[in-house]
Amino acid sequence: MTKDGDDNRASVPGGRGLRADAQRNRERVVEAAREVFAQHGLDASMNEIARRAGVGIATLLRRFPTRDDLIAATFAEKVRAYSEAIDEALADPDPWHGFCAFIERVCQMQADDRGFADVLTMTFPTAKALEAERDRAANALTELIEHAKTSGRLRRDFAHQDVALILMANAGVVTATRDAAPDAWRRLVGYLIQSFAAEAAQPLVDPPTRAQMYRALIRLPQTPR
Amino acid sequence: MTKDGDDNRASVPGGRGLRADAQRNRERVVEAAREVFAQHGLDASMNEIARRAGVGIATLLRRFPTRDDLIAATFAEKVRAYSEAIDEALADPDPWHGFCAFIERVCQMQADDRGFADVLTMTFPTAKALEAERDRAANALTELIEHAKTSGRLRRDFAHQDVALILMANAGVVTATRDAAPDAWRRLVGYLIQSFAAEAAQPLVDPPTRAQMYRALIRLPQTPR
DNA sequence: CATGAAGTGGAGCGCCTATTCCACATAGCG
DNA sequence: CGCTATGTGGAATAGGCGCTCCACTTCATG
Repeated sequence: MTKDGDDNRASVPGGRGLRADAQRNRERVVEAAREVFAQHGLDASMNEIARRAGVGIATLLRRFPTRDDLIAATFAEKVRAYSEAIDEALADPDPWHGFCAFIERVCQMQADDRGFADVLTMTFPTAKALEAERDRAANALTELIEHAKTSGRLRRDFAHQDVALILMANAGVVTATRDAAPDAWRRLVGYLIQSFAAEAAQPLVDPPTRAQMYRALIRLPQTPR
Repeated sequence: MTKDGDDNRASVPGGRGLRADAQRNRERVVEAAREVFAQHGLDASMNEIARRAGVGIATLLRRFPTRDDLIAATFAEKVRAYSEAIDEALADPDPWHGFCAFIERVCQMQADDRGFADVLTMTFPTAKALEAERDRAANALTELIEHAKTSGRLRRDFAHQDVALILMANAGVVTATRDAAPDAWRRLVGYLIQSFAAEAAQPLVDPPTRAQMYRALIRLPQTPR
């Protein structure tokens, strides 16, 4: 399962170059973090993650000095999957179908992973790799939207920022209903997609600017006191 | 501004029957709670509320033994305003216009008050008065929806539960964008309302059941570990 | 205006975080 | 095999929270 061929010593982000046992521990931590973040969200206790991983807190903290470091390592894969979902949508011969399928898919990902739902609605300026992938995804997304508009099925006033809006709205529904009504979000997304169809388009207030949305995404994980 | 005429001694929920100074302190606490909850949400620190009110923690805790008690006292007025907004919507000669205006108004209330946004997306079984008013509101809401459907403008498959869904979605947008893009929620609500129009109606997945939504509303303020 | 009831605030407790530090263990090279 | 850089875990620290307890203050009544 290890995808890195070279194992020369160097502090590469991925953790290559660690002593074999340290490398093993690192992976156990990330694995534990995946579970715990998925269940409890990004503000889960570091202690619990260490406990679940079967390592001391010090070990966790040494490998991931800040929470953001751990988050970045934990969700790198999923952010990649997110980004690939856009590529797949772009490959769909029917751009509108691709667009709708993408929206549903990413909302499903939010529903499945509480931590990931948060990751999608914030940025982590310190986590370079994560943000790079996100930028890549953002560009592909712009293209996807453009295609869907050109096909005539997506309303022309749909804005890139609206996608972030969907994710935030979906996150709200998902966090509230995860236990009691795990499919409730489908209803919301169903409504939204219908209103994105060009046929249904009625005048709308302007979207928030991109700059505004970007700033909205930088709020801290646990909203500040 | 005091709306209670009698001041006989009795432990009435409102706090009538307290010694004059105690009554004064009680009001300062509620006032402080209003501000702090609005800014920081329902899981704000009790200490901070006491500090802001200029009273000791003990005083706060004696008057409001549980957080829910304080929440109930703090938001009683706003829940009443919410319930009255439905009545006003019902009084609108154009039921569809009344319905839309109501949705926008309550979402605006969420945008204005972070604590209230939470109050609308949970129930407080212990806070009888609050819940009674909510039940009253729920009934009026059913009626409003029925009128709007009868007028032919609201799609027939719109469910009572969808309103809660809107509030949850809006809460998600509002908590994420409050600082950076305070009007972003209008865009979401704009989309949603368009999809509620009968003309635009396309088949939709079933809504969550009422029982499901009710259970979703009972989750704890700070989602449990 | 005196007195007892009512009300007060802060110190203290227990529990939970995150973060630092250091004596000890071990992988893996020579 | 033996030695050392590398890595480890838990104790210790510091700070936050809700909540309790009690010596003190203040109200308002006769």
